[in-house]
Amino acid sequence: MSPRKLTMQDPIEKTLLAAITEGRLTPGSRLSENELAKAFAVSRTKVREALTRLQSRHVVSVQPRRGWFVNIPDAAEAAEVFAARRSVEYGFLATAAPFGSTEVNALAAHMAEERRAIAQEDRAMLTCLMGDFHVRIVEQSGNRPLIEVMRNLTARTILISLRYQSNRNALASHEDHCAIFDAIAAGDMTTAAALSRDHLDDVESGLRIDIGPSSLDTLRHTLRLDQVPTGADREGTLSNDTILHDRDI
Amino acid sequence: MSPRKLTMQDPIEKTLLAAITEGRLTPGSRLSENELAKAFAVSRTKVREALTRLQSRHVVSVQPRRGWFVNIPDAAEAAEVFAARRSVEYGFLATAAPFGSTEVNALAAHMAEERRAIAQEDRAMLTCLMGDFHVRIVEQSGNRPLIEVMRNLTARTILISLRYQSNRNALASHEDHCAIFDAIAAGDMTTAAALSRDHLDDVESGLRIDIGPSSLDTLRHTLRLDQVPTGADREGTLSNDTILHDRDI
DNA sequence: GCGACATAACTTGTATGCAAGGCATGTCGC
DNA sequence: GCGACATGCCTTGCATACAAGTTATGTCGC
Repeated sequence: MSPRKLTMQDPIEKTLLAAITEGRLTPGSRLSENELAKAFAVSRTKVREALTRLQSRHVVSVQPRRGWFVNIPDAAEAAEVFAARRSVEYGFLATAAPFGSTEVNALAAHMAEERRAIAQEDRAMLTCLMGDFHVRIVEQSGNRPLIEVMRNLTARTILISLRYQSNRNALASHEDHCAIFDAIAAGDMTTAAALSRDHLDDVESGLRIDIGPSSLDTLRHTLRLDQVPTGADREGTLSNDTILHDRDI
Repeated sequence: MSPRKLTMQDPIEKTLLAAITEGRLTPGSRLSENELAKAFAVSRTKVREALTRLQSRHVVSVQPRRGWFVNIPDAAEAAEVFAARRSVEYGFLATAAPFGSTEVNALAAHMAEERRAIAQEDRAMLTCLMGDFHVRIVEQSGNRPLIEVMRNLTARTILISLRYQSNRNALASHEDHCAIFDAIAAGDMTTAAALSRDHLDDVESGLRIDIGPSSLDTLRHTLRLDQVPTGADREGTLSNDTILHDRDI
C-alpha cells in the first residue's frame, strides 16, 4: 500500500503515519486510545506512547479529557512548514555534492513511480508520492537527521495539502519534479536548489488559505463525522478541472 | 542558570535537556526512572513519557532492562549532525530576507553574552552559549519548525562536543560568530551563509574522532561511574593550552 | 413543547502492580 | 584458590485500576 518502507520502530506509530500520508486519516480525524489499543491488541500504554511521539512531531494533538486528533494545521503553521522546507531543501541541494549514478538511478525509479501513479489516476498514491519525492532526494545523502527532518516536514505538508488544497494539479508538480530531477542528474545542484525553492513557492501560493477553519472539515470535526473514511469516497480520480495553476505538493 | 528560556511544555524534559546542554549531564550518564520519579515527585509514567520524547530526539537512548543513558554519539552520527546543520543553517541564511534592526539587536545581545561568558571564564555557560548562537539566528525568523530542528541539532552537537572535543577553543569560535553577526548586521545574508557553512566545517574538523569508544567516557560508562558529576570537576576554566586551531561549537 | 438540571457513559491523566530480564554477589563443588 | 552456578536485587516493559473531566442523554418542572 505504502509506496515506500518507513524506517520506524514502533508499528503503531508507523501505521498511523502511513494512514495519514496515504490520506486514510485526514486532519481532524479522531484517534481513540481504546479503539487503537483494541485494534493493535495492546494496552493503552503503548498507544499513548505512539501518540505522544506523533504529538511531538506535530502530526497529532490532544485536547485534555476530550481526545486525540490528527492535526488541523492553521494558516500560520502552513506558512512556517513551507518556509522551513524551503530552507532545508534549498540548503541541502546547494551544499550537496553532485549525485552519483546510484543516487540518480534511485531518483529515476521514483520518477517512474510518479508517472505510473499518474497513468493509473491513483490519487492517494500520487499525493503520497509527490511528497515522497522531496524526502527521497535527501535520502540519497544517507544523512539520517536530515532525512528525519524532511519526513516530519513532509508529513505535515500532506496535512496542509489535505486541508487547504481543494483542487490540486499533480501534473504541474510532476513537471516541476522532472525539472529538479534533470538538474540533479546533470550534476547542476545549484539549479536544482533554485528550482526546488521556486517549486515550493508555487505549491504554497496554490494553497487556498481563505478556506477558513469553520469550513466543512471543522464542521465534520465538531459533529464527530470525521471518522476514518469508508474508502470509496476518497478514491478520487484526476478530474479534468485540475487546471495548470495549482501544484500538488 | 540557563542562558535562555526553553519553550518546552514538560518540566521533566525541559530540566533534563537543560542539564545536558549545560554540561551537568554528559554522554553516557545514566538516567534512572525511579530516581527521576522521586526527584520530580511524580510516577514513573511521566518520567518515561519525557524520556521517550528525548529518545525520539536522539538525546537519550534506552538499553532494554538495563537503563536509560544520555546518548554517546559515534563518529558517524557526529558527521551526520554536522552535515545536517550545514544544510539547515546555510539554507536558512541563504534564503532569508535581511534582518531588521530588532533581530540584529537580539543577536547583538547574544554576542554580548558570549563576551561576558568569555571574560568570566565560565566554561559551562560558554559551551551552552556557543551552541545557542546558531539557534538564536534561526529564532529571529520566528519559524517554529525550523527553530525546533535547530534546537535538536544543537543539543546533539553539544553531546558531540562533550564527547570528541577534548581541548576546545572558544575564542576562535567566538570570532567566527562575530564575523557571521557582522555579515547579518550588514544585510549580507549570502556572506553570512557561506561563513556559517565554513564555520561548521572548521568546528567539525577540530573534532578528535580518533578518540575511540573505548576511551575514558565509555569506560566510566561501563564501570557505572558516570553519575552526575559532583560539580567542581566540570567547572573548568579557559586554560592557556587552548590554542587557536580548534573551535568551540 | 421546551429549557435546565442531574446523571450516566464516555474520554484522557496518572499511579501502581506485576512480569521479565540483566547483573552482581555469594556459595557450592572441586 | 578458583570457576561455575544459583540467587536476589536491580532495571525497564507493560497492563491495569482508578481518578478527573467532558459530553451526551434523559428527565423533570413548567
